[in-house]
Amino acid sequence: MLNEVIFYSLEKTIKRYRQFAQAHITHAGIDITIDQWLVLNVIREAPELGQVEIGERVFKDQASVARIIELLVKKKLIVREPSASDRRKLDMQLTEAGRELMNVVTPIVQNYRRLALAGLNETDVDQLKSILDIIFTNCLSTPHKHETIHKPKPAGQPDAAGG
Amino acid sequence: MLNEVIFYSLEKTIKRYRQFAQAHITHAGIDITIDQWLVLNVIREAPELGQVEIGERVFKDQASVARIIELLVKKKLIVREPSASDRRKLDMQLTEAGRELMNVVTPIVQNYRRLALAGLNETDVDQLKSILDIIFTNCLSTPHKHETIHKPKPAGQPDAAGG
DNA sequence: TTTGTTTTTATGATATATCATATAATTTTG
DNA sequence: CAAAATTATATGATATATCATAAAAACAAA
Repeated sequence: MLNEVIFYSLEKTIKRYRQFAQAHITHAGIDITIDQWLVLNVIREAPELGQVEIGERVFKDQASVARIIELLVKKKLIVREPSASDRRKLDMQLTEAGRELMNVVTPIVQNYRRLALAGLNETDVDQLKSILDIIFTNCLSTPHKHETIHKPKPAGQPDAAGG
Repeated sequence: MLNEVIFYSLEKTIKRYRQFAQAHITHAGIDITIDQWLVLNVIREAPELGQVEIGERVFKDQASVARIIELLVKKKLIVREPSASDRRKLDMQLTEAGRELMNVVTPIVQNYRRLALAGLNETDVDQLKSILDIIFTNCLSTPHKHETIHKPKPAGQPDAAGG
């Protein structure tokens, strides 16, 4: 029954894809995670962005971005220095190692993305995107009262089904 | 061009869907994560399964399942006792609280799944599933030599691009 | 039966996600 | 300008993911 649910297919596919992607990076002897690469890529393209804005581009929250940036600094792929214009910020910049790593990883990423889409034409991908966008939009709404079958317990005894 | 973005759409959609799902559970005043609920559901349907098999059903590895099970025990949603047939195993069983929680959460899950698919007909969902299955299958292969632009470092000094 | 392999669970280390909060700096208000 | 609100980053706590490995039990092979 669970297997029939489309959301299981979604989870299954995205998890497999992540493993596939990471395997290609690791197989090439490169010591970086996909997530780190994503953030590094944004920093390269738009070094002026703050952590919140970086997060918006890679669908991560600010806290996750902060920790990934820390790792990028530890790995000497970027350097940070206090921003002159806003002392809360730290200006970031790819090191030579960071730029070289981008040069190595980018074609690998293009390659495994191509492999993952083998057998699909542009129409397929277009349809996939359309359907995903609909689901995404549906999931923007917040839960309403009338959608709730069981109310939160009113601090009294739990109802018949309550747990 | 779209191809480069489609995986972003996938990530974006699945992350939004997870937040949407968790929001509905939390909004109903229920203190459980989606992942915990998924594992609890499998235990209810097939209490004889081991952690590896549970993981296969919810796309998690054994270590993740082990830790989620620990939390379910701490939350008194399941009980464990040594198995008579195989002393490496622990027989699991939902507590009364666990069964009650399933009764409360199941309709909520059905509801938010329905909401997430609003505006999509059966054909759309079938197409989505077909395309995801193709991507999943593509991602089953392991990286090959000839797909590798840069070889792993031969234990000497890092190459020009290394890092 | 003894030895070696496999299976099952537990756990350490690290990375990421989420929520909440702390701290410092900037901006807005009065 | 001083107080209040906002913004940017850091970090603590908890949950999950992944990889590796340990420990115990079961199983297979000799």
